[in-house]
Amino acid sequence: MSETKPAQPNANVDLLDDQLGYHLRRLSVKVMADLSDALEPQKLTPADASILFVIGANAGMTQSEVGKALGIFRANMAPLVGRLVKRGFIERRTIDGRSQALKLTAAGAAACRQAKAAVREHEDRLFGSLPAVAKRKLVKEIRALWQRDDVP
Amino acid sequence: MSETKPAQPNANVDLLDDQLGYHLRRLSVKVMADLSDALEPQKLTPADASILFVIGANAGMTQSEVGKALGIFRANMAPLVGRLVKRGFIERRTIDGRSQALKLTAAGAAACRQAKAAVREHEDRLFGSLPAVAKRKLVKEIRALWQRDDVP
DNA sequence: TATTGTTATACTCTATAACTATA
DNA sequence: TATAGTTATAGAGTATAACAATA
Repeated sequence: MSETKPAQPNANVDLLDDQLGYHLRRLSVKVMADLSDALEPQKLTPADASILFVIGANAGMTQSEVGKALGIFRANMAPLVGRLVKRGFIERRTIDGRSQALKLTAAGAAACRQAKAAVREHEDRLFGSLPAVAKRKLVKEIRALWQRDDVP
Repeated sequence: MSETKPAQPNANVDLLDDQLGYHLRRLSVKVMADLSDALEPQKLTPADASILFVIGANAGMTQSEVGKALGIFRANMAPLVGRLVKRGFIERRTIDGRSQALKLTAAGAAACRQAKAAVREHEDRLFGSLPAVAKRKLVKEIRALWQRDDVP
């Protein structure tokens, strides 16, 4: 038997309903699922796409720097970047014996552009109903909450 | 070598910085990590705790109903509930040949109370700096975004 | 036929430890 | 000693398919 998506809540989730963390999680899951679908035609995961975006905007960054910018551990960057190199989207240039600068190839730049279009469409599909001002305010609030370093 | 948490972004993440979905994801990851730590003393995962909360507030719900309320697939509920039954936190009562009503045992109710205290403390640690009014507004906005059913 | 619970399986993402080699 | 990249490994969460038992 196949199964449809878990339905809307029709039950009392008690204390959870007042929890910002709970609702952030539920929304984030929905957003990531839609984003995965949006990138599926390109066979890119959300992590793949975010790496292309960062390298595209910062040619010459090292793998570690890209990981830091995105909150991805060094150990997890290795296979992600490795796949993108193997697919011909990223080129490595040796800086010194241990560091390598990353940049997009022509194919990578094209994939990056296409992914950006898909992401914009996805973002608009999910959040297009929000007035631009309200969305910018939300972005600012959410960003401030995760970028604070006073709470680990 | 051990490794510390990926640092704050100091690089241009380009289009990502305007994306609500990106910031929701970053914040959600941070929140879930802190919540996991908060529940670790009880050896409960966030999913475990959410199940205890829902059953605690809705004694007699079936496993499927709990899953629907939380957005957890039936197939994934089985091992989650199974573990909580094995630990003596949940009791099953047969409704008919295929459904079973769930309720908390005394130990489960105690664990639920303790988890609620941990969750409140965690939520306050992360979001306590927000004025109550602002937090309620955020909760309302985020909840509305994921509960909409006009966009899959 | 549809529903409940289950098992098996797969993939993404996050995370830690440990290794190599370079600096 | 510290850093960059890598490998191996683990765990949580999400997801699909398929099965048995039951309604």
